[in-house]
Amino acid sequence: MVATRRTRKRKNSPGEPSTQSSSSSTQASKKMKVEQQKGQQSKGKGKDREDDMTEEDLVNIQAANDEQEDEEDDIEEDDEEEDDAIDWENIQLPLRFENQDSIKEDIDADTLTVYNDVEIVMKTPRVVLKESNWEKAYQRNLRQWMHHSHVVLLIAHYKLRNEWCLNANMKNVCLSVIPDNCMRLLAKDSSESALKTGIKWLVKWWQEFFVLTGPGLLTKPYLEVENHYNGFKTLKEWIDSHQSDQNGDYIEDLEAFMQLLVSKAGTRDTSAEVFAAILRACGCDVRLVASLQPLPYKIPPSTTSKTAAEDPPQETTEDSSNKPIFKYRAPTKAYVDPNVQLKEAKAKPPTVWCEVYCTDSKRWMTIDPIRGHIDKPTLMEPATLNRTNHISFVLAFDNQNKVTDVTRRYTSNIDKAMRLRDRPLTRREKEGGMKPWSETMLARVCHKKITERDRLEYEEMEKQQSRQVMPSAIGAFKNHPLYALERHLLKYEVLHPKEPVLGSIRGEKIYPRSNVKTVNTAVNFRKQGKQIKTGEQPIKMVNANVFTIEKKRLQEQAKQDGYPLSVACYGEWQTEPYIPPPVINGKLPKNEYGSIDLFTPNMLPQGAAHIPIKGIGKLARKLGIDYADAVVDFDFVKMRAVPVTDGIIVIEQEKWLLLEAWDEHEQAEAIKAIAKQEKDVYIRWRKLIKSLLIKARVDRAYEPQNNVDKWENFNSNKGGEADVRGGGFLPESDQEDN
DNA sequence: GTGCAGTAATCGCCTTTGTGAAAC
DNA sequence: GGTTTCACTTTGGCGATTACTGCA
Repeated sequence: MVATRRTRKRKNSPGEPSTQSSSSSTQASKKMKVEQQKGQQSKGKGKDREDDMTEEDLVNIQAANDEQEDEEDDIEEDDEEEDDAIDWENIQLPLRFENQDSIKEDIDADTLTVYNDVEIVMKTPRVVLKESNWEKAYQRNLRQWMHHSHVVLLIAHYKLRNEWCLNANMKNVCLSVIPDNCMRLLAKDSSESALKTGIKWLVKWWQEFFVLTGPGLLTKPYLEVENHYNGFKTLKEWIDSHQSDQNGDYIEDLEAFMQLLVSKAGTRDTSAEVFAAILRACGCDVRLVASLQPLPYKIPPSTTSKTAAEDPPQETTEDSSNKPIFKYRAPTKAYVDPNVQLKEAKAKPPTVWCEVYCTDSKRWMTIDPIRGHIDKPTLMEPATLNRTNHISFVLAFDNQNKVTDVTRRYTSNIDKAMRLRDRPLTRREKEGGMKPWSETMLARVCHKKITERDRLEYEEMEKQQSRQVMPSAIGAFKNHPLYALERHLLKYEVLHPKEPVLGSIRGEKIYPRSNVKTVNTAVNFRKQGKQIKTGEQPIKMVNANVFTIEKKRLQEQAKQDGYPLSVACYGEWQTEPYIPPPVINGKLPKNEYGSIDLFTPNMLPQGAAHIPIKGIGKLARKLGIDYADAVVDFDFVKMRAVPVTDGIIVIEQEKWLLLEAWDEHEQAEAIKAIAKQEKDVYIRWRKLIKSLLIKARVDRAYEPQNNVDKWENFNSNKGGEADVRGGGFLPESDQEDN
């Protein structure tokens, strides 16, 4: 849409558009009106252009305020002066101007472009401000909260499903469909081989009996879920969409669950769940095992999400109806029946399966009723590159609906599983004794009564975890609990001592992890109440962290001098407890700032005493007692380190004198406070009594009976002049006073 | 198929001795 | 007018970690 606009070029910078804050939109429309009217007046040059007046101009005219007329006169004068500068040109208008109803609404939201003195509301891209740290932290917390909530809800979900599998009616329905021969095989004897044979037949029958419609619950990238949820306005809308989604694994109630068994079709998850009920109906001790697929708590790097969005879906059976069509969705990938694909022996592992307890071997056997694997727990671990199935929480729900964490049985990388469970605690959180959320949550969810069976299972999983052989890939040495390579040492880590060498990989020596030691700067050790032994040489030099303005200056200086600003690091074995200089001749050993560092109690100088009372320094000064502020920590404000003090340090002999004086001072302060309080009480009472007296006087003057009488007096005087002074409304006494 | 270097993104750690205005 | 208290502030660089790509 192109419109011809009357514009006036600025004398100093012709044709150069400038912008103005959108908050001035009202003013803008007023000016627009003025401009339009000027256009009508200046017929010589503007007449032929008037016909080209756009809809927005008309709207802006309507929106103009009459109060602007005074301003208009002033502008008219200017207009005459600048008439020669008027110019016309064609400009491209945004499409939305075609709908004039929307203009008013949009005016505030859009950017005003001042083109000379004609202001055009244009749809311009907003300036994307850098996300603040607060916003980032909020989003991070939100993601974490969603992750936690999702884990809890998934546990509740599987507890409910397991409860359905335990239901007596469900058992009856199961018994009505199980072939007799399978029942007979399972009831034969309790040996492991007999149990396996029985289950094998049952699984074979089940694979043919139950038709798979989709994969069930899978992990979805955070951004995909966020977009998905944003698409619904209400919770009901969302629930409705899931009820109609065949792969969403939504089952309304137990009846619907039983109906799926009767109709012989459902998702992969449902199949495994119903199979647990089938096994229970056959008299087996069964656990329903679920590998929870919660919403991740962290967003992967954008490259990840980008490629994830462009890659073909991992599970070809996933519903694609609501997804955008990408280039790759060409006929290269033909539709594969989930009932065929998911049941293949080499198919990707499911997220729900079963465990059957064998009383003979006293252990739990893994049953994958989907792919038909029996007692093969290692096959339940998804590939590292599988984006829709991650192992973090593998929970088993038994026939009493008790929960057991069996993750270690199903993953070769328990560290990764732990990382996926929860955000790692920060150093401060660990120091503060905080426990990971998942640990606390599982302690509440999992059953606490440990039986002999549980103990054996725990030991078996422990053994499995400790069976770790020396890695054959360099990358696998990173964070390995037993072995370490020099290349993977962190900034504040060294190998001490550099022996024994346990082996080598591609020419690199392998050291025991126990030889990896953390080092620290002398300043950091001082904060721990330690000092570097005399004559010790730094074991490592690291780049200094530049945080404070002073450090920044030093760094700049170092840069100019042509060397990096580095700092010496020492190992713990190179330190000894810090011994502060003692009090000599009653003189406190203050530092250059007039304070004493007291990061740990052992930093208190011999012969001195610490009094951790706020404000006591003032009293000490009053009494002429020498003291130093006790610096216990640092705060960092505006790129500056600010010492945090906790009371004062005085020489030991003066401690009690000062404390006695402090007691007296406190008592005197208390007496003062009581006196002040009493005074305040008297003032309040006085105020209250005065208020009550005034109220009583007002009530007396305006009480209803009095008012009726006065109103009657007023009406009787209607013919003549009313007593404006109040017609006697004021009490007589007051009138007299007046 | 596997290992590895490089890359990009996220996120937490580190930092070590003020300042100005308002209230008292 | 001197002293004390309080609010100010979410910086910014770096390293660890992770997941991916591309190459050997």
